[in-house]
Amino acid sequence: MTIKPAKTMTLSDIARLAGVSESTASRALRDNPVINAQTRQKVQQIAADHQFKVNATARSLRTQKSHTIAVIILFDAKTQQAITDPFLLDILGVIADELTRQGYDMLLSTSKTTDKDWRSYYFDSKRADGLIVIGQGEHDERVEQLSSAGVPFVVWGAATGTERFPVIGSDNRQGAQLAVTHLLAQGCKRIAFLGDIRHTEIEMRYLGYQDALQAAGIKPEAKLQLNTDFTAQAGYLQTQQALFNELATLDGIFAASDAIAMGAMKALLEHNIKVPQQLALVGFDDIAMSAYCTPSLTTVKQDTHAGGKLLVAQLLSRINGGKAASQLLPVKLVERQSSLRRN
Amino acid sequence: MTIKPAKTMTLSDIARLAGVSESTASRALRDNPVINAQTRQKVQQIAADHQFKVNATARSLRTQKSHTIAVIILFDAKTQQAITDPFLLDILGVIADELTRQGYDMLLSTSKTTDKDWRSYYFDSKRADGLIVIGQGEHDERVEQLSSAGVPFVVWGAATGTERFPVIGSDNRQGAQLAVTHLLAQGCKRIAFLGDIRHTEIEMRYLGYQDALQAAGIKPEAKLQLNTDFTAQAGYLQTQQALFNELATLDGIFAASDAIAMGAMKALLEHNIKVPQQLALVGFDDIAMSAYCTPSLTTVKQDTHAGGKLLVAQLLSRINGGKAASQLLPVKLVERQSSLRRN
DNA sequence: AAGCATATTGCAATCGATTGCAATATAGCC
DNA sequence: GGCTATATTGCAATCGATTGCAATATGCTT
Repeated sequence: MTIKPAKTMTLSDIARLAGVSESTASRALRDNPVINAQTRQKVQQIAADHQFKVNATARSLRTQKSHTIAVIILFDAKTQQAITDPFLLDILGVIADELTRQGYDMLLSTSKTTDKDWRSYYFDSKRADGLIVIGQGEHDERVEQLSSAGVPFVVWGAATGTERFPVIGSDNRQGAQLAVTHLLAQGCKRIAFLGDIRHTEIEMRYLGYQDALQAAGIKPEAKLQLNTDFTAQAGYLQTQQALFNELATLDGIFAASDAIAMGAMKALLEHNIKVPQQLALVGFDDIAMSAYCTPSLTTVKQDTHAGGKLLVAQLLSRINGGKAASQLLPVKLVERQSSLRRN
Repeated sequence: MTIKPAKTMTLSDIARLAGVSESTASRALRDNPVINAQTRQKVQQIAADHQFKVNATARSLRTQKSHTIAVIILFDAKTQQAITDPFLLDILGVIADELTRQGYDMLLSTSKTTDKDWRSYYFDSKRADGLIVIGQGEHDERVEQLSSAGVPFVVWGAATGTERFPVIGSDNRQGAQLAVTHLLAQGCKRIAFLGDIRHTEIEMRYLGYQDALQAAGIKPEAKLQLNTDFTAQAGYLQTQQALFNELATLDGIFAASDAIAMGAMKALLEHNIKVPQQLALVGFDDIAMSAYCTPSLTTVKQDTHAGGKLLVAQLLSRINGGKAASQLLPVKLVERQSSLRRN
């Protein structure tokens, strides 16, 4: 009875080589103390010598656990924000690495093409033990269904404290307040808000914008809030538009993302508006490029590292019988050239 | 005999509801013509009514196919290029969507944390049917091992025509030639190359740089090739350095990526060097931000859409018994402000 | 040596879908 | 009706790892 050379080794082969049963080999590989230490060591050594890996599908079928987490990037169908925003690549990398460290595989898909029924596709068919949704879009029905189904999932988005499912995200309101307070401190009197408030995250940022203005005794003007998609192009076009309207007295812009801010900056520079002397600009995200555009962009930094780790921790806690709670992450204003006027 | 309400439905439940055996239900669900059309329709309707999904782990175990493709982002351990480069997010999205359309799930991991033995981890343990590696790094041993193992995989990188495994990537040499020829046409006489030629992709770009110079009767100077990591920061620092050295007579820069180019641009502008009048600049990638920095960046556009689809098509061909071949994708020069001098 | 408590191991069943092959049903022809 | 060819269906085995529980081994005490 030789090992079949062209076939992948199974636990059965390892057991035979070790002179034990498959059940003992299985327990030994998993370091189960029920098995004698010597036997454990022997089986583990043989497995290592043969670079043996347990058949993951067989294990999953038996244990009813896939040890896989699905990550879905939630598309705003109208724009391509989710897929082009460098911020997302950061957080995705952290999640992938953290899941690997915790012994999980990560499935990735976008809401653009994935099956409509996430519960059925991922949970009922045992593809994943849990779900991480990146983004909230405009109150997506699919996320609501997950909540109703009671399956384990967490969302990266705007934690408002009112959701019926765990949302983890930066303190958008606080970040916006910091940004606008900073612009006011630089002497700005009339500040526009570029961002689509139909998204909860952006809505929170707008609240923070209003908070800062009101704290300074300034009444927020509705006409200064300009719905802007999440692209540099949208920022560029919207700023062009604003410069042609009665908004010509603007001296500050708070953009809801760095991409929007960069587009806005381009439009300003094309009109020979000196940034920040004539018009100061702040973005949100602190993407890698923000430090390297000219002028460098003042922005609100989100801690993607902490965010990614927390998403994973909360989800695994939930999967392992614990709780998963919404949580707000602190933000930080990063001051750069685009807003720093001479004092 | 009622359906257990708290348990996920199995094929067995569907079969009972349809009044057929599990084997017939299975074949009917898969639309096997061996089963009578009426029976097929009946089973499929019942399954749809119950939003039934086959247990993927059971199916995988029986069929020996996971219908899952693993994508590994290959890190250059020294830099964070792979994970921060917006170009990669583009291609990742295309791969994810295309795999979903072909009925496959996509696993994502980074070479930073994933198991060292990809054959064993992904193939032997039946986690994936195939592998897509994004990036080649510096002749990674893990990729060589995959090749020796004869498992199905494809690589996004620099197709040189000499590899023993399928590599798909843009025509780097041609792209660089286009870029440098353009700079020469703008009147540049002395052009630096910013990029790390220890990476095959960048090496090919350097060859194209040399091709263009030689075609113009200019002898390439080794000192004008400056190894630069894939970050805007590295581009910035390296350009600062170059400006302090005997390279002060530079009038052109070809950067091996847009990120590097943007960092270089920042350094130039900080030294009040007018771009492109005094020094013209071209990057590579055409990331979303390239059109929106100031001045907008001339760059070589890689077709990430075609690339992603081709990676998937070639890999699935291989998995289904066909062949997977290396292929070069065409590139295109996108002329913008950073290199266009007045004529 | 016998009895008891504990350690160690192995048998057999299970997970849920799929598929080879035999059994049965159906249709058509003589 | 009998025979043949084809269509349809179901039984039983399989995939490979895990685990409950019974069987066996070991160690200690009397």
